[in-house]
Amino acid sequence: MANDTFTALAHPLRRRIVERLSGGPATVGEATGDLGVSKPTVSRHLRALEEARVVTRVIDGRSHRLALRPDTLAEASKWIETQRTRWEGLFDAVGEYLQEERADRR
Amino acid sequence: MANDTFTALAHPLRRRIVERLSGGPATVGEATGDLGVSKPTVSRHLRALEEARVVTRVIDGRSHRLALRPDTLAEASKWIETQRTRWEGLFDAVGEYLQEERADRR
DNA sequence: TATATTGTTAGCGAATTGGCTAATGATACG
DNA sequence: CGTATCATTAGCCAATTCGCTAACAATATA
Repeated sequence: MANDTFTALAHPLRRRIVERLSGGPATVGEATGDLGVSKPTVSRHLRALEEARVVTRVIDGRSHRLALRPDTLAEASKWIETQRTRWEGLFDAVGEYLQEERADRR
Repeated sequence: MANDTFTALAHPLRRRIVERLSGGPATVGEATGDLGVSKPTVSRHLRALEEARVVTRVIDGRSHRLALRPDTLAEASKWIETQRTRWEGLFDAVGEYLQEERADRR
């Protein structure tokens, strides 16, 4: 479930936010800091990340503390690795002909 | 480079195509098969995947052979894992307080 | 050369996305 | 209570995305 993790990570700004949060939790204001966009915009992106379960929000008074959800990130990278290793597995099984194609891919 | 890998993977249909291709190369027609959309639509998605370097295309006469690019997939999953492990690393370093937050995230 | 096969391009509309500013909510603090 | 602070909501507009059908391009085959 929650497979629009990739949709959440598709936007460059949201990836920058994730990179920011990987260094520790932050408030909306802190996350907005150096991104060069307005706070409502960041708020919107954080909501998208939250709905995709890439981040969690803990509301403490008037400040919101945003944090990454490693479980969701793990799911996403696992999906990718599943596809990649399945593909790679083809070569282990077959050999010659496919190995050439592999070289083609530069 | 090629960081819109996530944009490429954001679309459900494109993920299905990737899953299909992880089982081996396929032509446009083969990829279209059971997806329930028109061939021009699949053609378009394949082009998107190609531009994002998620797949390569080898044209052989009138049929195009599409194949996954494991290198691009590896880059993407690596980015995710970098963020995730950086986040996880915070807990190894700190402890108590953050451990509680960790439990909150269910 | 005529026809079939494989795929792309063109062009259309509906829907979604992403940014902004202005206004609103809600909590903290003097 | 009044004001500042942290954040979301509302509403607008431009741009992009996604699907379709119809038409075209290119290669194979009879």
